[in-house]
Amino acid sequence: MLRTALSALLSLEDDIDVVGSAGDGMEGMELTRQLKPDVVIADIEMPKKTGLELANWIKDQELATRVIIVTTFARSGYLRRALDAGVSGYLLKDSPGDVLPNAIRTVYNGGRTIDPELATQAWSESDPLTDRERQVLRLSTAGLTNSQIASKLNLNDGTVRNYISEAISKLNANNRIDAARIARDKGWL
Amino acid sequence: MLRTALSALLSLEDDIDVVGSAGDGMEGMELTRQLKPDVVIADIEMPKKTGLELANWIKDQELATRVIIVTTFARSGYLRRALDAGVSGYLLKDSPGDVLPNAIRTVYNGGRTIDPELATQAWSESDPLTDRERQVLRLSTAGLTNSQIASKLNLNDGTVRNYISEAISKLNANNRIDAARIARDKGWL
DNA sequence: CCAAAACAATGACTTTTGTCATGTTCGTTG
DNA sequence: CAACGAACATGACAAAAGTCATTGTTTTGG
Repeated sequence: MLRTALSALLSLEDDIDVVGSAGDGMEGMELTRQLKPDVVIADIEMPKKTGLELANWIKDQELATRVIIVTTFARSGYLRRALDAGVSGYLLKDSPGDVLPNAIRTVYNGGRTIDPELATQAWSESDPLTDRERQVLRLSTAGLTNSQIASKLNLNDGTVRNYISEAISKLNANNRIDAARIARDKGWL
Repeated sequence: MLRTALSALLSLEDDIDVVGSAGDGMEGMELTRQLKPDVVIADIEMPKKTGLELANWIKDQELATRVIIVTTFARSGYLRRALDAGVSGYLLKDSPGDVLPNAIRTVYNGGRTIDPELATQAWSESDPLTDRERQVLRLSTAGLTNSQIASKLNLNDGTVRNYISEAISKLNANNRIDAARIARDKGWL
């Protein structure tokens, strides 16, 4: 529905043509290859392939297509990963209606458009967690106990405790719940 | 942005007129009073006033205006509360693009449109939590400890433990995290 | 009005978490 | 090769979380 609505919005601009529309990331890749559009608008969290995977694929293929991410998530971690994937724009869905058409024009002319709020905070903090810490923290948010996590990862009960403890102190959190919340908010999970 | 896009989409239909557009729930109430539209489209989670509050207000004012909720959240609890608030439609944002215009027509003619998937599951389960249990659970997701929650609510430490314990057992959860997750998924939080 | 619920508290008890110190192994990098 | 940091493990201890039984006081619906 949103995709259709966004298409409708962009069709109203007479210097912008909507050449295609895809239901998931995989379709997005197919269509991009076939249509070679000037600009691709993608969300991050999509079925099949994420917007970040799509952007990386476009970068690897060395296509002239530029990518603008339009998403709900104001997470600096996402923005960072998006920039690593070579995207030209990163906008939030709750920005005003005229932002997207203007962003498309800017990007088409070789510029960049990053949501100003995010741009500032993104450069400051980076993910302090190791892979294991992240993994354990993610499982703990599903409501698993230490020993359940341990057996799922073939680890020792105490090892899991150590990782969670490390994560809690790295993130200045009160407990695992708090740690998971903080990490999620920053887009590190 | 989404609001603008949705307006654009609906403008393309020639039997539908978009008479107004509001940035938050409060504005939505103002505009509804002024314009007395046939149908109001609202999200649930909005700044200032939620879509449910808006729907309730419209019901209380005994306006002829019908309400369609369009939201991301496939939670049976939300649907239930929406129906209590007398809404005529409940759609998910990820349904196909032509669903909304059709829903508007149906609702305008006195009908109802509820997302079929949700409609089935909604009637089965109802929220077993009491107000206090819900409240305590909500605070625990912010990473607060029992005693922090207790002092915030002017309750005893053990009382908070009891409520959480009750919630955990009512929801068949492993622990508070699990309980909060389950409740959130059902829209009970 | 009466009976259920909801709300609130206490105490005793078990289990789970969280912290710390300490040690091993194994890649990476200077 | 030595140093380093990651991953993994143990054990011991303190602090929270979770369970249960019991006992009251308010609300509230039939």
